[in-house]
Amino acid sequence: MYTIGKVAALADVSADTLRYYEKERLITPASRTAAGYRLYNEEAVRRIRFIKHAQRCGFTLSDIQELLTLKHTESACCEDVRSLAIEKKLRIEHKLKALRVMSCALDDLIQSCEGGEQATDDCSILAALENSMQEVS
Amino acid sequence: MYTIGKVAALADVSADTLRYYEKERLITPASRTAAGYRLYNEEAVRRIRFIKHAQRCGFTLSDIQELLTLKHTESACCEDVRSLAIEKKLRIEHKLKALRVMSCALDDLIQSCEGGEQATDDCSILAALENSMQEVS
DNA sequence: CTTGACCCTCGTGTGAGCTCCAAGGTTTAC
DNA sequence: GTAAACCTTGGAGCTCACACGAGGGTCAAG
Repeated sequence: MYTIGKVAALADVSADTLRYYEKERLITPASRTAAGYRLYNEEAVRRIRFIKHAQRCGFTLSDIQELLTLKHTESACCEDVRSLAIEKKLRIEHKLKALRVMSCALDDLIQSCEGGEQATDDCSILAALENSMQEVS
Repeated sequence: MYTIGKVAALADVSADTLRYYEKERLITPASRTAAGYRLYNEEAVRRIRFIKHAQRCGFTLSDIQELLTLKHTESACCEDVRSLAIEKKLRIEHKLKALRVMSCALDDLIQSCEGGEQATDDCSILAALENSMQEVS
């Protein structure tokens, strides 16, 4: 059994983060000492890693709570998990699309401008942003 | 001269948003009526459109404040504006990269799972998230 | 003269995921 | 025995770009 500092070091998160996860019902210490210190077991370490991996895949903490709930629900099936993953994938694709649009718009702005020491009155970037960006689209 | 509601409708933003922009020093009414009503001119409409276009390019409001400052600074040059755009572009590329990593990780998870009504104990997605995702990387 | 559509300021709430602080109690090492 | 290093709870703060509500003043039409 580990105290919060130990398990935090093992899983490479902060103790504050673990208390926060507990408040968000993502993780619970296996028990407490007489003095009220949280005590975690190996299962907790796996759970924290699960959370971290899921975060890297773009799942939010509330998504992850759903995933953990599914994991411990008898009636849940693989497809439930899969569809969460697919939904998440769609959202990420959506964000990607939005960012690509921004990236292209910026490219156009940057290319329209030669830089240099011209006064900003003549800056094609500022002009493009001010006018309806017609010539940039 | 327009009251806040009129100019908000013209530029397709809310009156609340305009008051917020004013607090953030992005825009100022040209004058006020005796009763304290804000009055805006045509310049304000252009300025709001500038802000909206810049947002669509990924600039934050504080970035935009910088842009607007440059625009009205004699000593500023085109290159100053251009470098802000380039910096923003780099940040967006960075975000894009992170999202692409997530997207691929999700693809791997989704493909590893056949879906169906298997119990979640055997779900390859949950397993991959729990173990160090070795077989997924 | 009243009704409804405006407008004002000020302050709070939202989501996400923490981080940090205060003011204490506990354990451990020397 | 005492100092350092841990732990506890509770709450505030942070970013970003607003939205919303309370409680009031103003203006135009009928």
